[in-house]
Amino acid sequence: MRDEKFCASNCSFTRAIGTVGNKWKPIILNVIGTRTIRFGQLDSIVPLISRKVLTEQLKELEEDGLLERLAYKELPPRVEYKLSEKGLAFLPILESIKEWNIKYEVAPMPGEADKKFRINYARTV
Amino acid sequence: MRDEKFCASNCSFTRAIGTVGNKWKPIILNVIGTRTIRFGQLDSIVPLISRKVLTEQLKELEEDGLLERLAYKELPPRVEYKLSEKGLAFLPILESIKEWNIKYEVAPMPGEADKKFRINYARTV
DNA sequence: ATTTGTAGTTACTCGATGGTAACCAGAATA
DNA sequence: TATTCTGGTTACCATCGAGTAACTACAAAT
Repeated sequence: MRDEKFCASNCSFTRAIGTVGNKWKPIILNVIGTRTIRFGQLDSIVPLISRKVLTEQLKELEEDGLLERLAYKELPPRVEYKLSEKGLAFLPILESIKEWNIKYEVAPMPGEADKKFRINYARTV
Repeated sequence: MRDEKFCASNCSFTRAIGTVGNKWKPIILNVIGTRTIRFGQLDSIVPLISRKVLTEQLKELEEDGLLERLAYKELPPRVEYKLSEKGLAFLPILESIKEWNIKYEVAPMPGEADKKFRINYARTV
């Protein structure tokens, strides 16, 4: 899910998009936020994600230094995830995306195409 | 390339990621910036994108209200794109992603795995 | 002795994604 | 007359992404 061509670009912005510019990573980072969370919790909180994809995304986020993984040598296993300094520094960006969408999102009313009748569902969180 | 399930979510943030959370849209928005630009220019400036995908992305950005498309009835045709108010309001977010990456990106040196020898290529733009 | 629980991994499969090349209009140019 | 120019669209095909189900380890509980 990381874009290797983008990550190999000589443009810093393109590399950034290559690492976090997919649909799952912003969602996962936002769900984790400032807390420490276990794999199973993430699996049940993040909507519609499969274990396989979640595992992949978490591994990449760790490799890219946004996430810290702490595995306890217990049985049954326990693994905790939390954002690194780099990951925490990304949270304000997610916040500004939220604010941007709340301000500008316009949803069409069901069955009504005319723009005059469009309403703003932005506050629906 | 838009994620329809995300766009149908009742969470504003998830919907936002559903519309701009892919690899091409941030790149395209960043390339356009504050200027007016023609299709052919975008096709040659945006690295590695195909006409087909570029067309799709531009269409979605227009549908989502980030982009304005102005087609002149000439032959050969001329079409100009520029960001809408909503699109322009997204640019500061892209800027903060750039700054974030410049501050935190760490690239491994080729052939050297030891973290002690990693250097920061962040200023390479 | 069997089930439960966690955090994954693996193999298999199907649908979506994305690239390529060909094609379009119709005026201007050679 | 043939070619060029622009901004696409279409069909075709290979690749990729992602979902599902089964499987792992081992301790504790039933």
